[in-house]
Amino acid sequence: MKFKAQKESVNYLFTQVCKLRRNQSNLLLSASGLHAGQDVLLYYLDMHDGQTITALAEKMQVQYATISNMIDRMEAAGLLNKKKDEVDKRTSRVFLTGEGRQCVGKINDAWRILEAKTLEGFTSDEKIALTGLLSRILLNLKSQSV
Amino acid sequence: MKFKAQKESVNYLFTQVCKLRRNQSNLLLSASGLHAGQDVLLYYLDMHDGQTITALAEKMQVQYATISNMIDRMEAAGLLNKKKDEVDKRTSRVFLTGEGRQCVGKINDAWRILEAKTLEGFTSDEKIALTGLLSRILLNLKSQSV
DNA sequence: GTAACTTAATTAGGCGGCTAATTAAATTAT
DNA sequence: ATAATTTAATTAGCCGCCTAATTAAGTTAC
Repeated sequence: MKFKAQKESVNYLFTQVCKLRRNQSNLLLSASGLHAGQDVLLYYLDMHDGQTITALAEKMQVQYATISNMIDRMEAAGLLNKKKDEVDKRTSRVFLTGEGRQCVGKINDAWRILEAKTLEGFTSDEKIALTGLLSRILLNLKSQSV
Repeated sequence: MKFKAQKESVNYLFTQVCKLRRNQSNLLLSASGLHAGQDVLLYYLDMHDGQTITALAEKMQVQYATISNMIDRMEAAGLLNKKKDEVDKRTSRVFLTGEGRQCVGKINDAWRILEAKTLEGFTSDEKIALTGLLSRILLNLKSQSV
């Protein structure tokens, strides 16, 4: 049968949840002038300042080109600086500016709010169950099969 | 504490799952020359041919502008046709072409494969639990609070 | 030491998605 | 009937993300 019970499929639910999460995320971050995705980059820079594009791309599981463009935009926005490495002149290292560092706190708040909204009304057990199921899905999707 | 256990947060898990799902989806659909998102539009057209941009946007929960551009691209790709409504000349109605109709079957396959990969190793009970949790998250995210 | 290869980034171009502004047609009110 | 308002789409311009092609700088091999 074609498209049986599509509305109840996990596929459909994930698609909707992903879209809503992205919108909510954009809404929460827009107060700091950020776009969804940029928060993750700032988070990783806050963890370890002065990383290369390659290192950031690998941590964020995103293409180099994506980060490269993103960094240029965020540098223009005054959130970070890009400096050529003196030893290996192929690589650049990215550093948070004061403004970028200020955003980190707001990102933390935004993430907390989104997490709370997502899990509103969930018991501890349910949260644990959800985390377990999502972790397994993550592994499934990462696997090479098919 | 800042960013406590970020890697285990539901936030992080969803972000990863969403990204992987999008990539997998693109991979599966690329065989039919489609991009993730276009499948949903074709699905709704297959359900009911000749819908307006507004109707499609509302079903897909997406902005009019998004659909408008998407339809132009997909019309150029030969997947559908846009025809001005004779009664209300503000509206256009969108119809599947033969090629577009052929894609629908492949989309169905792609969705089945993605669903299977996502839920690999899940028992029926676990699937039910997951569906329940995701449905509640969907409601939470749709609600106006904060 | 020069040629071949690898690595790090960037550029170009495309797609879905969004917001804001605009155009065009239909409807309502006066 | 004309003016004001609402509705349907489109356009312009951004963003994250992707792929493919290119540039520039190190390495390695001969």
